[in-house]
Amino acid sequence: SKMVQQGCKPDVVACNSLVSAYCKAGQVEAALNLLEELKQIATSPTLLGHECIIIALFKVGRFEEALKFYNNMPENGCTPGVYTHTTVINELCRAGQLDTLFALIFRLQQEGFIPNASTYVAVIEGFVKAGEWGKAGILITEMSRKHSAPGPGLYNHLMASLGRAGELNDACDLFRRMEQGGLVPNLLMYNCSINWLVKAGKSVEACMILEEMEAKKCSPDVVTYNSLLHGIGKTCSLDKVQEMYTHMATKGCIPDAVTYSILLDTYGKRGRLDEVWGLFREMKQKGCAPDLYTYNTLIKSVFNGGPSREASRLLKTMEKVGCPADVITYNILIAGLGKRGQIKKALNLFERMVVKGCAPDLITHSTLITNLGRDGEWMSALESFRHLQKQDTCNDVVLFNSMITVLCKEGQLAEALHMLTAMEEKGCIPN
RNA sequence: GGAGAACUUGUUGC
Repeated sequence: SKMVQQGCKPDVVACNSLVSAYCKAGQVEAALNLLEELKQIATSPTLLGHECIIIALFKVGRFEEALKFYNNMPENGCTPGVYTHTTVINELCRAGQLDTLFALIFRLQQEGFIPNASTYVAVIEGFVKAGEWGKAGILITEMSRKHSAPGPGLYNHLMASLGRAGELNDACDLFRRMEQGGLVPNLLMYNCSINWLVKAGKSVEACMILEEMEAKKCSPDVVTYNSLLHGIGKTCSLDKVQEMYTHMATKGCIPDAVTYSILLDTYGKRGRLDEVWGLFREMKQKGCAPDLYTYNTLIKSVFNGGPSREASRLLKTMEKVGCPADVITYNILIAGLGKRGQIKKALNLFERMVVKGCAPDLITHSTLITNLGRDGEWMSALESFRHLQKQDTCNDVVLFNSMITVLCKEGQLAEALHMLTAMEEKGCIPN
């Protein structure tokens, strides 16, 4: 506004940047309005601006609008490019809307669209997700003919997405196929593989990969060990955690802040506060600086198992060392206070966080709703929920779930059922 | 010189 007032007309880049900023902040509505306004007072945002809006619409789950916007682009004087198509393909794939995805791919083929390597990756990912191995294989071949051979990047991307989807058998297939194709797995790929196994709760198998790495002379790094420690901590005894921690040291791998956060979390979740404080001391002794993750993890552990003054003390330390509390810190404390039944205190803290300029997020709001429910305040909970619903950002399963749980506990079944319908209408899929 | 997608490890809500 200042620019326009002073007669300095924003150019295309400025306009696109502004649209991008609103999109990144999750304010799609504002971004859409901006599109019109900019056309009047400055320059119409171009391709980049439009792409930002598509991504933002997808991110908040407004698929139909995103697609409509994408399809209407030519009429709005903005022809989609490779980047745009690839984005849409990626998003459709992520959303599991495979029918729409394949229809789009078919249409693009008809129109003679020329994909780039990233497009291939996205499309292959779609086929892989649909279990269409044959088509995926054909595309991999086609891609290697038209572009460079599928490098570790492509395989890694595909395996990561399979792993994320929990399709471990397919991911292993792909891994084998890659090795048969003569590609030697590198550290990054091993780390990725360990990571999907860990995410799937298979830490024993993950440890087998470590053995394979050691056998093949591919040295694990701190990321490898961190993933393993995380996995072992989730599924095995603390002895096994200790064993891996020692193993890592014997191999000369220096633990970093991530390592310590993982350890603090695992020991904290099991209520082993002595070990938690011991590890925290050790890390500082060894000259490893705690970061936000470390402090947050520590605060959570300490707050769950001990008096609240320890947590307040940590909060002050954080400020002192230049690592001030963030949303997650406040979320941890608000949830912790709620669990102790100190709902009023939690609300005060919420106010303090806002005053301090820390913007609450979805998790803050669902925590507050759950907290209000603990006090039987379902009306206030519903009120804040309705307030939130005016924004795009309310499209979150857990937020709906929290509200529904509160309503059900208070016997407000009609409202709860209404909520279920509302979320479906919003395109938020109940879990 | 400034804006855009997917791409390995840790913390928070039902």
